[in-house]
Amino acid sequence: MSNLKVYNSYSRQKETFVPLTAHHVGMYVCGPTVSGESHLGHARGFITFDVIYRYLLYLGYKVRYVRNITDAGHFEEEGREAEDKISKKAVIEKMEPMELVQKYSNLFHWAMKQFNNLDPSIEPTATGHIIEQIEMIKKIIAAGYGYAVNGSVYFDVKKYADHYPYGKLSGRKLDELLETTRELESQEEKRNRQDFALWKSASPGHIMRWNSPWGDGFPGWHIECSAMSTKYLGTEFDIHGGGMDLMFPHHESEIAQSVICNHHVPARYWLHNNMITINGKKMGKSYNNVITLTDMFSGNNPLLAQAYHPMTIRFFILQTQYRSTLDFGNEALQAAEKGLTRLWDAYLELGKMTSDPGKLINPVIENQFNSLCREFDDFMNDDFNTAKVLANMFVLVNHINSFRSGDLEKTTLSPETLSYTQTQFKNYLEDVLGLTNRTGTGPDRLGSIMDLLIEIRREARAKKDYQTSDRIRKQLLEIGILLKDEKDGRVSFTLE
RNA sequence: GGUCAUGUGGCCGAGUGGUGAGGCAUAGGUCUGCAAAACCUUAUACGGCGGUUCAAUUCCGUCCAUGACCUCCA
Repeated sequence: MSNLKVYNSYSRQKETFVPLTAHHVGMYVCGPTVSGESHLGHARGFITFDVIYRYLLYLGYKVRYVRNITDAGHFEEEGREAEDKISKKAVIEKMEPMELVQKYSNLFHWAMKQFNNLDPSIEPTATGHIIEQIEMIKKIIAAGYGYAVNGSVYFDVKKYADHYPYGKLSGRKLDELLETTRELESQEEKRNRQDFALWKSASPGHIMRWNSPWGDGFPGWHIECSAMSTKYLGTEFDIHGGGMDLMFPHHESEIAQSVICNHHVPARYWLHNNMITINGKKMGKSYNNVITLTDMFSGNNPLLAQAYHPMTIRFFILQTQYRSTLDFGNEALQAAEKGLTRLWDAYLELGKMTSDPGKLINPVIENQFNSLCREFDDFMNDDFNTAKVLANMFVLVNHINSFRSGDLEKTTLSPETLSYTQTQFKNYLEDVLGLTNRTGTGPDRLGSIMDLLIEIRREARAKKDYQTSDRIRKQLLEIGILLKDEKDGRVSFTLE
């Protein structure tokens, strides 16, 4: 049994994580709506839950990680002409809705790969589960909590709130909602303003439509997650994740639907990642401050000073706790870029380190290494505090470099400590945090060429032919390769 | 307007009732043919005002500011 504690939005406190079934975890995370390109904000959520998934695996759990693809589209705005997002955009781009879905699904998957996110165990689509959604709506109606009007079906929130704690997750009270819910045209169909749609009748021109007991239409925007999470994880599962902005009404509605159908709040632990902000404002379409992931990778956006490698972005995101907001800024991204390079270089150095029997073992340093590494576990167990793990790593980076060219030159690590450090670094840096070498793998051929150039330069320098040696370094720099003369006489290089 | 968050040094950010997380930047130094890297040193940071306390950035109150949700939203 691990000592993992997670912050549960549902109880508003950190709780010890105890899975429903020993050694197994069921986790559902709200996935992307593939009506457009994912942006930096989306990436944060998916990277956050990827690390959570990875950590659960690292702890030895068998995890079923379900992340949906929303491809059925929801209505643009309740009460306006029922027009789902996906079909609307398709008309603009003159594409079939499913063509659009395919395009953005592919792009999404490509971006997830760039970030080194693991694939979920199951990635169900909303359109592939229309039947399950209809069945669920039928059950809700049969239970007396749904009602059909003009081909649409609504959830009776007021009735639900009379019997169950509606609004517990988001901290909302029905009375307040009554006062603040906006006046919208189609409200007259609903019994109460705060009722939400389970099924929407499709107007004749609507492209995406399915037959149902209530006529042609499409599912409401909360029912898909309820239907798919129930299907693949059961009526009650362990973790439900998503962005904080989904708490209300999305997750609140999911809870209501599941309580009626399955007699359970669907998940025991509700985890929510915070937003990425840009100049203090949430990144989002409505604010017109979106930086898409392809923009991030290419630097092609007025807000970007340069392109950023996916790993830089991943590292940037993991340097903060997932429940805090994270403010975008070029300066911060550039800092992350440099920090990651230093971290990775030291990690490679650590891999090459050996315990030197001829040198002294410093007990203070031994202790530091051991406790800093051991704390990785504690920090992750404390609601996935990746920021603190990385902070400890950097303290170790400093020491690792010191063994080579600093204060610790005359000392060594014991074989046990060295091996433990190497293992912990590998496990956490690569497996849990999911970071990879930015320069990519296998610079083998390049390595050979570099060896040659380095050798020529070495000979030139030996002859004090600095004109040649500088020319080699200068011209390599021009094509993005930086040579470094290490203190111990070796020459290393890094790719920009 | 309602509800809930947040406010940390040039930037991004951890965190804690009492010993200055960490990254980047800055300044000085070591090393070096030069450069880079690395290492050493380098900040009297916790929105304002009260209160509790031996002690508050950390708890409480209040004010100010910003943001999120209340509508699609990671």
